Amino acid sequence: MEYIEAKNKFIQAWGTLGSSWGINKAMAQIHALLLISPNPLTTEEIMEELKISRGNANMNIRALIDWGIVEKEHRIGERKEFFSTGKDILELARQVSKERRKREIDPILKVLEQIQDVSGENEKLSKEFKNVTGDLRNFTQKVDGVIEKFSKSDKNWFYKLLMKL
Amino acid sequence: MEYIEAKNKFIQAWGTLGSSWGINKAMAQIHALLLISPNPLTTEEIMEELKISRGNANMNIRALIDWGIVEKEHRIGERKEFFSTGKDILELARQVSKERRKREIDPILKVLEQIQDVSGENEKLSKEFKNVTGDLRNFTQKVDGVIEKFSKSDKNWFYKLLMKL
DNA sequence: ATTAACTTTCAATATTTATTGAAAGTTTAA
DNA sequence: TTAAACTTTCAATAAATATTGAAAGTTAAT
Repeated sequence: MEYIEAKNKFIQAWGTLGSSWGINKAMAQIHALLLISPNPLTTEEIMEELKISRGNANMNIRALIDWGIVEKEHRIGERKEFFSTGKDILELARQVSKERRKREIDPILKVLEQIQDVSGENEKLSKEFKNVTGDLRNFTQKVDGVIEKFSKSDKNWFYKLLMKL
Repeated sequence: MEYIEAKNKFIQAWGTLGSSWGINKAMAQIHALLLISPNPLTTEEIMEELKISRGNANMNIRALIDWGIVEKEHRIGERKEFFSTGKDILELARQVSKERRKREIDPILKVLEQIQDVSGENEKLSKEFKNVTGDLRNFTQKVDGVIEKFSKSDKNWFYKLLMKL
């Protein structure tokens, strides 16, 4: 397969995967592009390569920086900013899971805790409700623990875990 | 907190969580409702409770059945179908991860394999490309293995894993 | 075979989310 | 300090996604 074709296929696929995981297409595609690029790219180059507008490129680059998976680089004598992403996939996975934990697991745990002390005239309903939300909270906390461990771990932790399985 | 309030809060929160995980709001809310309901519900009851249309309810109930996390029940002498979902959270997590593995991990692995034999005049680009996509494939396969093991495992597997950590 | 009770479908519509591009803001070399 | 080179913002617009509801389809008791 030709390089250009392979590259486009990859960017495309990564974008699609991103979409079904709550990462928007442009963001996932910018990330894909930076992943396979051997050198840092400017906003201009990213716009050009992905055929997206300046605003779109800018916003999503900033989002990726926010997520801690893209870094900017200044070069002396150059006004432009150059962007790159780490090529260590495990590190990337750690950053992403850390981010999602904060944004998604924390809020749902908060709700599950809030609703734990439900009271109602209907005994059966209240009991069922407490059972289910309690289980859910328990499970979520456990998963949360694993993700936290993963996102804070040294590089080998996950591989060691995989080896055990 | 009153039962009604707690229930609505839960359905709401579960819907929001679903949205950021590629499960649409109605689908997640129907699931939440069935989770906390002590008895199976009809389409009618679901529509009423969540204030959604017949078509919407029907389509999402079918999707949940497709995903293997909701079951229908016929009752003799009754024309209506009753729906329920298992209350075992771990089992639910297994079903969901199985489904997503099939729908999302398989396709991306396929692409990563396809593009592995890239050829191009530019040595540096091709090499970087192969490195990154190769790593990605490797990592994805490992994660895939874990998810598969999880989704096929007996109930205790995951708890045992958690205990180890 | 009929029909009432239900389920499914799908084109129209509404809602949500992403994208654009032009204007405003900022930085830095001279 | 200026002004060219760049970055950021955001209201308008487009695109994607979800929802409705009415009509068509199906089923099962009589």
